[in-house]
Amino acid sequence: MKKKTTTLKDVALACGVSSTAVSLVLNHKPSNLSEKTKQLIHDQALALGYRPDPTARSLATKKTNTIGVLIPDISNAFFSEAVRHIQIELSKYGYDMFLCNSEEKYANDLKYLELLISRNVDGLIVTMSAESLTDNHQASIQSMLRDSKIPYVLFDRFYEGDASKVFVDNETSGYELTKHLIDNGHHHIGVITGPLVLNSSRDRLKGVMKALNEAGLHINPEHIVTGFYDMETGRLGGKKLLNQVSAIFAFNDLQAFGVIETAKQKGIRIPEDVSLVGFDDIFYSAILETKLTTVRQPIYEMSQALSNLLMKMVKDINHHEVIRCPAALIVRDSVKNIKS
Amino acid sequence: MKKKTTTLKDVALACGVSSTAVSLVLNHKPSNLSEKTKQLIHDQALALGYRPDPTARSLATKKTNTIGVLIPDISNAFFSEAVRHIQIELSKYGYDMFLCNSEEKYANDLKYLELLISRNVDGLIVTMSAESLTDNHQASIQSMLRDSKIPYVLFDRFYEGDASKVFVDNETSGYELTKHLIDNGHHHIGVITGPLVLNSSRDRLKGVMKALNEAGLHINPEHIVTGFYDMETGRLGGKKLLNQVSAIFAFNDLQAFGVIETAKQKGIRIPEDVSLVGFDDIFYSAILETKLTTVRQPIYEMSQALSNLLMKMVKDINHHEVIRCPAALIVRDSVKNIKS
DNA sequence: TTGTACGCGTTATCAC
DNA sequence: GTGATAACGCGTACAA
Repeated sequence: MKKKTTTLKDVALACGVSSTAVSLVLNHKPSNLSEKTKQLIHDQALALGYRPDPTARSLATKKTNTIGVLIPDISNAFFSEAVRHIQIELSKYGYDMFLCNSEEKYANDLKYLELLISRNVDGLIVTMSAESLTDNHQASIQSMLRDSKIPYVLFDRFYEGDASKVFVDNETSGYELTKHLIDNGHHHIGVITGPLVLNSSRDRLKGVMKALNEAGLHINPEHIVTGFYDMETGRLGGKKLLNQVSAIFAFNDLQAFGVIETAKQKGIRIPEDVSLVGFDDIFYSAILETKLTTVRQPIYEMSQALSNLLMKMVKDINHHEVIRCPAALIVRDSVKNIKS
Repeated sequence: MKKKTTTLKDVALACGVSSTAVSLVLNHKPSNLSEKTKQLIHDQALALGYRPDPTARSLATKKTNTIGVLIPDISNAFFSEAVRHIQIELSKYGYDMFLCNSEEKYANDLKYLELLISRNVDGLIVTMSAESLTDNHQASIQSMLRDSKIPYVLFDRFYEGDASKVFVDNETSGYELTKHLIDNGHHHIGVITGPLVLNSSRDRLKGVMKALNEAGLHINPEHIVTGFYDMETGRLGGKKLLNQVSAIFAFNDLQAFGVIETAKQKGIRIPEDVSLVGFDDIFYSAILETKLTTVRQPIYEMSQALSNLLMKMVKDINHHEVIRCPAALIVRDSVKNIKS
């Protein structure tokens, strides 16, 4: 009833060679052993069911074959989908994933980052909580990451600086969505944003402004309502904006849902009375009564880029890259052409 | 520019004591050192920023402080929510989580289980893919788990046998939901199930039958449509069942959405023309046009039970437990009382 | 009571 | 070219 773990020495003994030889052969390192011996070693290793102990290997190599992933909320569909792809990609490289949730809390970012670093992960994929992107918190996270000497790439949200990052082209998408509204004759546009500490919200807003400027249009500052990326903010935005504008640009689909709910309560129809666009293209947006026009983030491509980039950085600590991914405009039924 | 890792010896040296002493003190093991020395050690450890190397510790203790979590699909809201809570709970015990997705594939179950086991995780939380619960695959997974000698607990889905498991009381919930329908005057009920290899579907069906029997009712076998836990199955079920029955019990909310879509296409109103209940209470069910009556799985409680149980098993390999969690009936607007 | 020495399983260094 | 041997950093039995 003993734990019968076959060790390197066992294989060496069975083959009548040194354990060094076994190690070299099994790791496919250049060695000057006869083909015959090599084969013998492989055979014996297989026969004995030898499995290198990853712990011992880590101790010797200083590599854990593990990537730490820190995100704000795994129950958010965007992140769960991303995590899914990241895990699949990483496993192709032989890496496992430690997953942590910050619950959008700065304190948790700190705690889990600390944990992952002390675990000696080989790399880090980080989406900070909104809290951590605040001026007074940013620096500590940033220095923690830098001081760890562990390669890391920022995902989706980031601070200014030269860190590697992967994110969607929020500005262009914001521009395109707004232009789509304008092209459909909408001159009075309301906007519901997320937290402006997030680059995603800031950049989307930049895109909105750019499109407006190009068309010689202006936005009433009161028609920009700022909040969080949730339904409640959408409800609030709806209350302020409905009956004031001909089209609403919600910075994510969840907010758009809130607008829809409020509109229904007020007896305002979409898109007959007011047009609406969202951002993210989450599952439910496509099965809504009036399907939502929105933007789809290329989650799979981003996850792949993320993993590839990190793997490069693991190999070459000096590698550095900033990847901006284009998103796709998904035109559905929530915008009405009011031209003429 | 060297890697400056403070080691146990460094602390010992700084304190002028043996590394044994430091090890004992820092691990809060009983030792007969003077309080003063203990304090000194703690102070020096802090001052030097000493962090025990988890890898070296693992090699010595044969414990990795890591739990492997294998689930079929992290992008499924039920599982992502569960994973979120599991991670939080485990971190309270000082454990990290390796997360793997089988994508509902037997081959991946095998691959990732192998991986997690070879990683020497201290425990395993497993939700098998539907494929793996098939008669010809079940045994290999089961023996793999058993042979690993690693404590594991099955979550949500399971095979017959005496493994530890945590799952929702599907039969009772199926019974309650059906009784709710019957109490509202529905005698012609249609059912849309998931794969019958899953205990969840089998048990829900049992509950349905029990409620029907008690009421002296019968179900037309043609009114039981079997498929997967997805929208498409709901659409199919809708096509077969609508206009045939007065109420439909979809075995999950996603299927219910499919029914709703089909009903809308056919101009059939819910609940005026047909009543509908689902299962799971996913986020969207509460923001639907007509909010769905369904059952809420106690995800948080289950995740907590899961983690607690596994921790017990890690401490005592002989510990064994089967936990069936009661779910809550969520009555909303999708069932019409047609009595009288 | 304190400290020494060895084991954990692997990789890597260096004499031969 | 090959094979002892020393790390890697921590825990622990055992000797002093």
